[in-house]
Amino acid sequence: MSGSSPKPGEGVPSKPASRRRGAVPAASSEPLSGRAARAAERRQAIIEAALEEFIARGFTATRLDDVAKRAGVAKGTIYLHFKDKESMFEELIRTALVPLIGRLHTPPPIGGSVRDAVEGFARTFIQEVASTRRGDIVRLIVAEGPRFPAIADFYYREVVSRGLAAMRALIELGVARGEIAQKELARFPQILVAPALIAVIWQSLFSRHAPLDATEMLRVHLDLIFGERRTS
Amino acid sequence: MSGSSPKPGEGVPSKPASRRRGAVPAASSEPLSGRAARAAERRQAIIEAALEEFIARGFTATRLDDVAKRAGVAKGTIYLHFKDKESMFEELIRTALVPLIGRLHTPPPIGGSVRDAVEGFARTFIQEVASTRRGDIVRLIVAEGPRFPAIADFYYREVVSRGLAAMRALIELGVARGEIAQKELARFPQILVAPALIAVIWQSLFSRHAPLDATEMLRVHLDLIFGERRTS
DNA sequence: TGACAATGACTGACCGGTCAGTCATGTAAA
DNA sequence: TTTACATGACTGACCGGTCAGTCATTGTCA
Repeated sequence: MSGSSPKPGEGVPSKPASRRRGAVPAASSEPLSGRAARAAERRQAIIEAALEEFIARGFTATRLDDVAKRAGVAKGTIYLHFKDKESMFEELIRTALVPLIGRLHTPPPIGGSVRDAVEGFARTFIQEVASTRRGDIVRLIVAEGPRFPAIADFYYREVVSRGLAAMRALIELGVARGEIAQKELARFPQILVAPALIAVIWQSLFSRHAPLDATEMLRVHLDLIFGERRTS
Repeated sequence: MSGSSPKPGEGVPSKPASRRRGAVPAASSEPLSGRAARAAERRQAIIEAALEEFIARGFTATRLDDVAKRAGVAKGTIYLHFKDKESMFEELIRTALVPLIGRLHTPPPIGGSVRDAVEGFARTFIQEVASTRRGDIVRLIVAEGPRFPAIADFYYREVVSRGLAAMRALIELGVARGEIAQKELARFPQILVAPALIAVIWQSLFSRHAPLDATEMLRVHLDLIFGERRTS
């Protein structure tokens, strides 16, 4: 091969180990003294660095030396926070998914039209997932899932099944209210979600060949399900 | 982690180096003598073994020792057929995609209704991709694509762009004939294909949690696009 | 046809680089 | 000082890639 995979120590090393040991606690927010606090800071740095590396290289190809360097930490420090590479990976994914899971609990969808509710979901999704690093996590799960059944299980339980259940409820409501014509859609909420997933995958694989306007695509898709919108 | 990834030397070792050197050419078809023919046979064995391993483990985690063992061949033999691991991977994917690409050329879709044409596509897809090892290849591309731009490019050029173009043409025809109400669909043929892709991914990640009837899902999706079918 | 030589597919022990994980040593907070 | 945290040199297993040697097959000549 010639111009393939990104090189090891690239990307922003985040903090090249700035603010060395003996720094003053400083004014208020940033440095933060107290052992526990500092430790938590480091742990966070490690998590972010590791996620970055895992996304860029996948599990096996990621070197903990690189993670350490990017986090501005010695390799040994990683092992103060995680048992080993594998459990670090699993814990990482779990952590990264928590906010997503939070979202799935929040709005018991009533009030306006079902379409508005779904549109809200879609907008949130694009903002929070498709255009964030979180989208890459989804791709990472697709990539490593088969080798990490524990991850796949967790993802299914916490995200997929909940998400689909929510969508199914929404669809049934839409059918009941006459907003959705196709009754059978409730049997396959996946159809409702599919384009969103595609958008994420497209983003990381083909966006440089042919950029995809996810927002527009999702709008067209909703028009397909709910019928054309009256007002443009 | 505990019960994860499959073990190295599993699966059928194909031929544990059976039919040793001095065997007779046998009756007619199977063994096949002649140096070139034997070599081709081995190459094929290597390709199949490698594909299997790559699918199960991903690029980096795959050991060429295992590929060799599975193919019933010495490791050195691999290097008689491929320059190195990377080019082997690329060549493999390309090879595996050829039949798929062939499909995309074949039927310039006319004759019956557009829906029938699309349904044909869907059926073919389920038979040839979703339920075959070929589906795993798609997942493999999603997984390794970012690290192998050459693969992603190839896949986009040879499969994605052609496939989408074909779908777009079909959609436009459908719109012109009044089979498809939603005119904007032609702008995003991805929507038409999305559930199929989801089915493939679902298959390899979640099928053991919740099996998915891909055929039914695709039917519902087509009903959504073309309107409910008259006769059941 | 039989004997011998040339060929090159195939082998697998080996080498060298890489990287997950360890631990003796250093440092600063308590 | 004591204690808990942090470091990074180090170890050893692992794996991609090599290559000298083997031997069935093919070609050649008598």
